[in-house]
Amino acid sequence: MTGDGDRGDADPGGEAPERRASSEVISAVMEDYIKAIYAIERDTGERVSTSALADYLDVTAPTVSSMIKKLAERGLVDREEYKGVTLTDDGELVALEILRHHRLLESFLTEQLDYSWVDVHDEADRLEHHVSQKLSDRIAEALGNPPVDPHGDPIPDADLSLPDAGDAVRLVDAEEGDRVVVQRVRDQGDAELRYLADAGVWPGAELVVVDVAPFDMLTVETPSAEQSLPADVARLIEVEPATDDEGA
Amino acid sequence: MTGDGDRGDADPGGEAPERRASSEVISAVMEDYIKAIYAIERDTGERVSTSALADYLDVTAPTVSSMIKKLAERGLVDREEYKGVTLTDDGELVALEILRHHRLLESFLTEQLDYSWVDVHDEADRLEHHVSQKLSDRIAEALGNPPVDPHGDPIPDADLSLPDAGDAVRLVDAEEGDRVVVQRVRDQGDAELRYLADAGVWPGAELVVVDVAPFDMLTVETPSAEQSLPADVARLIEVEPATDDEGA
DNA sequence: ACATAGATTTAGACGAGTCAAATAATTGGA
DNA sequence: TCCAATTATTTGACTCGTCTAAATCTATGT
Ligand SMILES: [Mn+2]
Ligand SMILES: [Mn+2]
Ligand SMILES: [Mn+2]
Ligand SMILES: [Mn+2]
Repeated sequence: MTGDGDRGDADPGGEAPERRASSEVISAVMEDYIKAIYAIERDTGERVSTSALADYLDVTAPTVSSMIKKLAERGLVDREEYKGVTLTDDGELVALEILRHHRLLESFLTEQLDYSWVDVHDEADRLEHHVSQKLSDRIAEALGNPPVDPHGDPIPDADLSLPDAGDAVRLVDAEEGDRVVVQRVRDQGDAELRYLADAGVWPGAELVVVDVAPFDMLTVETPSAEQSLPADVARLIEVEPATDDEGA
Repeated sequence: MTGDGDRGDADPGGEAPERRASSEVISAVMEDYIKAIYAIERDTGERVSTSALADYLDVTAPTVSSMIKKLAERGLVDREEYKGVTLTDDGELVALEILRHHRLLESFLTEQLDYSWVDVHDEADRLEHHVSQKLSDRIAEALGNPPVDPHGDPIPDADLSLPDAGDAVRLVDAEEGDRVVVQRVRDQGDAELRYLADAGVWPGAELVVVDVAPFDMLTVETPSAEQSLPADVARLIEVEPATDDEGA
């Protein structure tokens, strides 16, 4: 006999750990839409269009159209026909909760389970919807309540307030000769992250900007080598001036 | 800017980490049915009836009827009309894989995140479907490849073979005066587990059987007190003779 | 001012997973 | 042996998340 005794839990559309402002049931799919809206809104500063969401989530426009209608009914987004959506305060809370789960999971995977910071995203992206508040909090505790995840993204605290990032500068805007420390590597394709990891560019790394802007390229010197980065990539890397006490 | 950049991942019925014998897509719901079939089959030694599954999963008989048809088509169960199902070898592999995830998660939660063994089940029951092979293996490694989970249930190894349990005896079959160590507490309701935890009965605990069978009750002495347990509960506890070297 | 390109929504369909009601098979008593 | 009670299956319907094709709205440029 070896039955585990998984007492009744067929859960197609329903049993996730929910404890938010408005206690409606929010599916994993809805959570992903909300996260996407949050990200695009932060990124562009504008209302999020149907097509932007469709692109981001790799889904067709009609699918988005019907989903945002549902989100609007649930009070999670403000929707204006033909004008896209914005998150409501409730919606933003949902986004922050998922983001907290996501980033804590990423931190946990790198710090306790020896994952590389380039590999954590997909795993966290699945688990974020199924982790309870309690588990998130335990992870945070075990990690000493880290303020940022392995990419340098800020982690909302237990009450979902987001510590505001220091005054970071985009690497692409740095000047020749600047000595900087990487604060944050904004999310991008797997290949790009892997390239950066190989190049020695990751949160915490110290760089010297060697050469700027020939043909949309920027060259930096890492402790081990000199690297050229496309401006598109350098735009997604945030740095601060090296303060000269983060030696080895 | 604080977008996480969760690149496109709306995943309603689809993107779980799958790498099994027959590479069909197996949903979380299907996984739960398979786990249930495995548990009931182990438990009763007989073909699993539609109604047994319906009871176990808290779902109606027609729902089970259609689902087992699908599982049969996928080659995961042998179905005989009106006679219930058995797992095929493929189905058993799926069950063992999920069981591995489940039990490793339970172990991890208790050992690294300070969960009580009575609280781990629900969390593991959700996460088991969303954990990758890689993550399971990392957890196993971090834990030193434990042979059993916090309830004493054996954990299938990476190749999904199940270490066979020692020759355990049900506590209900012990005799007066026996000094035993609890090996395993079979799954049961939350309330029962909590009761046992309060009573000082958990895997590893040493008990002396004080009194047996008056009115379906059995009385044991724990290090701290004397406890009476209903036979129904004692039937689900497995023990081995104390070998006299598991002192403090 | 208005035609048209482009974005958005509507309409209709589908697979998954579920249910209630109706029907059919099995089984164990009489 | 045969019938009633139990169990299982079929049928038809519903929700969720998705799609394609068609209709409709918005915005742009002349
Ligand atoms: Mn996700
Ligand atoms: Mn991140
Ligand atoms: Mn489960
Ligand atoms: Mn267990």
